[in-house]
Amino acid sequence: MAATASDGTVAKALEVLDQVAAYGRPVRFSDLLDQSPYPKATLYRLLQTLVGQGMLSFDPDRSCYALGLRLVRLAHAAWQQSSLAPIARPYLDRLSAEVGETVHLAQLDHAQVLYVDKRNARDPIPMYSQAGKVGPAYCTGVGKAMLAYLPDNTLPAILAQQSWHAFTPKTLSSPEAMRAELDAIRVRGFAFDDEEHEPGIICVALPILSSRGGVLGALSVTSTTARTSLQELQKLVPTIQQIAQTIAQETETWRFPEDGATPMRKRA
Amino acid sequence: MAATASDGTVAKALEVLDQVAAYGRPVRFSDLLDQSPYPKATLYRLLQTLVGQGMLSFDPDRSCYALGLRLVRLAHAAWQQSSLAPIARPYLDRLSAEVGETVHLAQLDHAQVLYVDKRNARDPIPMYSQAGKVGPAYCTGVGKAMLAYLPDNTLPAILAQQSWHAFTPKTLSSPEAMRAELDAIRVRGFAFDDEEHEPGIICVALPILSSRGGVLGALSVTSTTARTSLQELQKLVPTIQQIAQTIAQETETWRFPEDGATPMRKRA
DNA sequence: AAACAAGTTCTAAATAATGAAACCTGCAAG
DNA sequence: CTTGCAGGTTTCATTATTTAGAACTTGTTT
Repeated sequence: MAATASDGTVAKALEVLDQVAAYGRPVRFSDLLDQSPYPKATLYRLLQTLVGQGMLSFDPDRSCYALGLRLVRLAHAAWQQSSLAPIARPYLDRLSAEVGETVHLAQLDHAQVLYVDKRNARDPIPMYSQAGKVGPAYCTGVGKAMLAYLPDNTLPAILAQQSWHAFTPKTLSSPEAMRAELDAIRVRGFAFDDEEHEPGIICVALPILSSRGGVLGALSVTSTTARTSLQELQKLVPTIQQIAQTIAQETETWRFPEDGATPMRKRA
Repeated sequence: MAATASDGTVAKALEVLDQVAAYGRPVRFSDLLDQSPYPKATLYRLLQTLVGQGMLSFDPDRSCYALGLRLVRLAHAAWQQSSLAPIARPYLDRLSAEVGETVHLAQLDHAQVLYVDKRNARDPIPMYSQAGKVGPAYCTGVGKAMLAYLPDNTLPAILAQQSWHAFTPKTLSSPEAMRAELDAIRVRGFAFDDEEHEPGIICVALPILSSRGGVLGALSVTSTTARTSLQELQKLVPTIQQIAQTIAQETETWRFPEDGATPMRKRA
């Protein structure tokens, strides 16, 4: 059940892939070996396979492994066929143009926030988030907006997985504090991030909910305390709300092209 | 040696992953089964493993498989640790701001062009390319710019893998025509795309070359025949050239942080 | 109600993964 | 030089996983 279960060879290979990813830079064989539970020969063969498959690349000059381009190809396909991101894209463009501030689209992945798309502010501000990056759920606007609408039976498990690290003095760093906050969010209908993750960074966030109340993702508009305030940002809620609803509707409506039509005979 | 070699279990699993990716939309089990060389039970288990690993997601309502979010996470890491893309990023921003037209950064992946980053024109034009997408090498500006500087011994293999499909009347669709074109590009120092891939779309492209002449990637500025001409675009060459060189230098200079320093003891 | 199609589980047999140990390097110290 | 050594690669008998035929469920069509 755990991710590190001895599921099979594929799991081991993917574990190695994650390890390389975690390094964040090209790695030599022995670096990996030190951290690996597998013996030399096994690790070696796993790496060979991954390189052979284009999931890793190997630089013979520096004898270093790095993540391969096949991943980028696959991820592009993943993004495209996810039901949310491609549909939301034009609306993000519109929202971005309208408000001129940083706009995020995020989904929940395991217990974390995955930023699936982003538009920079007209006058960009440096910050943590990036499309494809994951962030904490308990101290980001999008994260809290999604947590607030999770079904009661899944919420505890998710909360249990948060690190509750206090990034800033304002970070809510306990499940209890969070439950109160989530109640407030449900009453309000949207979430704030009041410098809970990065000092000076604030945002308003709204969940994207399916008609049956399921959490599809979240939208946020982010700025800085230097430029604006939560009061100001709150004025954008109706606009964001409107867009979140449109995206939700379209996501539910849009069945993939052809679906009942002649299912296209295979093999002539 | 071929990609479909019976390399092992990992290869099979990845093949299935590609298959799902190729569908471009959620797939049902039997759709995959029809196209799969594996028997029911085998395919079934492979899918289970991939879902368990988060490489695929499974929607029980529609009983459909789709690519999973773990891929997006991995790909982000891949992009970040590739030596080219993160370094080039600020320069793309600058180039984009300066010229106001669509800007591409591409690398060669197998025999194809992989767009690793992109900036839209101030007034965006609809076109094929997208970050993460692959495209043909023989009929795009970035593709030809890179082909022109490939070492003689690898070029033939790459050319042999092109489809030579004539997307437009202007597409160069034979290795012979291409060799002449590549000679011209080397003399000129940059490549054009004169509506060879999409009608009405033109561009100038320059390779990003390492100090030893290796092809690291390519940069292009793209527009439409309605808006400008190749003559006009050509005026941008010095600007692009300059940026391509800067990127190349920085890529070569930038060794990852710490490298000779105390290699950070593992395991206390 | 019967037939069917899609999806799931079981199993012995086949196959692929494993890892200890031996083997290459090239380099640095004696 | 030549010895020792660390990083990397290969071998091979052993072991564990994967395989795929067939039987079984379940839900849907005629």
